[in-house]
Amino acid sequence: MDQAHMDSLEALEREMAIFARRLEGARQSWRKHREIDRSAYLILLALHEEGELTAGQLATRFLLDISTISRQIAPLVEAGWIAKERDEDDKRQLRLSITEAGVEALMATRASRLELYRELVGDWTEDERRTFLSLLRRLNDRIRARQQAERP
Amino acid sequence: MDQAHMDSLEALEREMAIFARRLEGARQSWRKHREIDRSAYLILLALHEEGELTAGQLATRFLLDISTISRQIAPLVEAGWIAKERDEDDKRQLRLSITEAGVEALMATRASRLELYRELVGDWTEDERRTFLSLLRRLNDRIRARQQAERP
DNA sequence: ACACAACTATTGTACTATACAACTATTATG
DNA sequence: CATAATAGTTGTATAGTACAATAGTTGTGT
Repeated sequence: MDQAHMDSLEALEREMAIFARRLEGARQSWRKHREIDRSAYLILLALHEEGELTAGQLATRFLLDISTISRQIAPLVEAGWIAKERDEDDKRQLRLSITEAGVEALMATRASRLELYRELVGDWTEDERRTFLSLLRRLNDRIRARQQAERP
Repeated sequence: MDQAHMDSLEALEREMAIFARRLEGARQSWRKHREIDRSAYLILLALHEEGELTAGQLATRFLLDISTISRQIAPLVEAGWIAKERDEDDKRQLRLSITEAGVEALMATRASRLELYRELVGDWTEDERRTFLSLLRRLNDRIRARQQAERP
């Protein structure tokens, strides 16, 4: 089980398990620094880029149960970062949109996250970052497709 | 905010947020398939490779609170996958070691995880996998160093 | 040698993220 | 129009984590 003799699949499998653990650590420290959490960040980002979305559309986009989205939305509405109105044409649906304050919160968190990534990969070459990014995207897409297939 | 014009840092920052979300999804689906969870996997792996370790050593290794390790260990002892003895020289400490059954459970999970990674990156070129692995390792080490600095 | 400090692990409590199930309100369909 | 489907909310459960309080053990200074 010597690292030098592991094939790339085995090594990757292990490194990913470690990475997953690191990400949970990051979440904890994130919370301590009172930044908005990842789910809020992704929701605000989606609303900022796409405009109005319903809770169901967010759930589909993130492959989350709508009940989870419903709970993630609540504090964002409370904080005044997203506006929540019923759709007039179909009164079951919500029309969620980001507010001015929401955009500000998003930008602040974005800046802080960028700062973090500057610390983590700022000294990589541009080529290394691009390579890693493109492979990570492929992996993300694969995992997404797999999870989508699992929960139809 | 057009993807083609984002610099690599911004794009990476976002892709990582998405990736973190995917990993949580993976954890859920993992649980459904009744595999052992990541923490158990990493603990068994560590004991398998290092031999006897104490709870504190595991906590240090994973940058987790010892109370968390204590709780993660309990079901593994219960399942008969790890043996737990008090150290005779220092009776405060535990001597944790993997059992035969533990090795079997570890190998089964390892095989199943390898299968998953084969699905995810099996069609990448060997070079792509190695490149991704080596960059991921660098990132992991960086994040680890950062987390270590935060909680001394 | 003994009191007190330091250390290792466990247990109590709390919080986040998540899913599933039960429910409400609304819309679509046979 | 009655029933089925859909969107969202709320109740309940579970995992993973941290921090605080505690118990038992070991180390240290006078």
